[in-house]
Amino acid sequence: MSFLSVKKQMELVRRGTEEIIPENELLKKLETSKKNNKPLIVKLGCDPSRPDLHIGHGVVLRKLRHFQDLGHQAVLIIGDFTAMIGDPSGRNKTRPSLTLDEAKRNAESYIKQSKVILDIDSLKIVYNSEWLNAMNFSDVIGLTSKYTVARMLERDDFTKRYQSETPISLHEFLYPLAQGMDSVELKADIELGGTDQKFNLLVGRDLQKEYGQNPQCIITLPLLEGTDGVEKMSKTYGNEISLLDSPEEKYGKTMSISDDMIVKYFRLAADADDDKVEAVENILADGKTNPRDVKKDLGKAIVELYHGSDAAQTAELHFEKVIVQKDIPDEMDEVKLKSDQLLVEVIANAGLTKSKGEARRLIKQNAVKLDGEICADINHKLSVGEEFVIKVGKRRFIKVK
RNA sequence: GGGGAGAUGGCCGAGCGGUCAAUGGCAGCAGACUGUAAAUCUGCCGGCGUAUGCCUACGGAGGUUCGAAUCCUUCUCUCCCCA
Repeated sequence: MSFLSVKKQMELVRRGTEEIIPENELLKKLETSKKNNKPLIVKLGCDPSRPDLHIGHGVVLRKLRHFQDLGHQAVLIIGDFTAMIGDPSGRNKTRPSLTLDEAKRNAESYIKQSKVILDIDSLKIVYNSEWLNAMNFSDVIGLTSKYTVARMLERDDFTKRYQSETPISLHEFLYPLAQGMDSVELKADIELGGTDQKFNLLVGRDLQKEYGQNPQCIITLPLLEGTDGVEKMSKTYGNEISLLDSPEEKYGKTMSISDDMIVKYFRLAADADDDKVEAVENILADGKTNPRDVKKDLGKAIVELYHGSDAAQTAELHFEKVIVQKDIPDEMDEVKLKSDQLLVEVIANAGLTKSKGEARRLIKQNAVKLDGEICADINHKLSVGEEFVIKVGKRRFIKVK
């Protein structure tokens, strides 16, 4: 295959990135690659400490996909070994570490989910336990001798934790080194990561130099804030739009982001090109259009990206009906009553609330409706044979038969 | 090795013998308002019970006491200072 011109390639590569370090080296690599018709090795490490991916992960996976589209060799490194360390990047706490087995299981789910973004056929998948697990203690000592404590402490989260007197375990220093070894092992040309990965990526560069390799360029991508618009998207904060979310959920969650996140979401979550982003900026700036309508566009674009345009259409209709017109959805889970039961019990048993106490509270707060009628009686009983749609809060529904 | 401080609900952080299911703040949930949101206001915010109430919970284990998150012993963990 022949590569696009370096200029063209750079257009796509630059899209949505935060930093390219150093850019001139990347240009050189692209030129050489084109001249020799040899794809660059583009590395992305994934942390299989959690099985679920969200559209925040999608940002960097999408960038890897861009490189695939340009004809380069994408390599997904499953950090099964490093998961045993638990990367503390961007956190103020030590992360729980996983066993190799747990990591492997999560990784499988991870790969399955990445398929919606990556071209799985041309993707090279490797597990870093393969080489890291093979290192012995003297290898590790040799590796650690290449970095100093002062440099390690430069890393933002280490600095913070050190200053705020929260514990830092020694083994956490090994994480960046281990990740760097991955680059050495792969002879990576480029490594991708979120901005919180910058330090680790740079360590990879340094280590490659130590091992006499041509050091990788690093490309960082902005971290996508979650639906709250403040915290980085993460399951921990409960602000994520998961890849496994249904089209309806993805659409609905997108609609709930704050207005000032719209442009960023277009760029990072909907993979919009510069023209589209500019168009959106203009529309928002002129003040004539209701931002809600722009957000509807966004919601559809995101759902379309992951589920196709039919699903996007359906998701929008569903939203209009359920949320805007406060109607009930066409489809919902059903439960069958075996005997007369308290409403409270039915709600809690169906999992609409965590406990009966919560169900009671919601009823008292006028948040529960039976067939559209507010039910404020916590002693309300449902009889067998009656058919009801129970609505709890704004978006929890169940049909009782 | 020596000395000091500390461990409280999802998080931060008060409490320092009874009135503590534990002040505040954040997060979350619901209602009102909206553009679906954000902001704002109001309510809720361990479990079970309609409820007086009961159970579980202030790092772990013992103990003192009529009564302990609060006192004592011990264990585990963390931080700081000195060497």
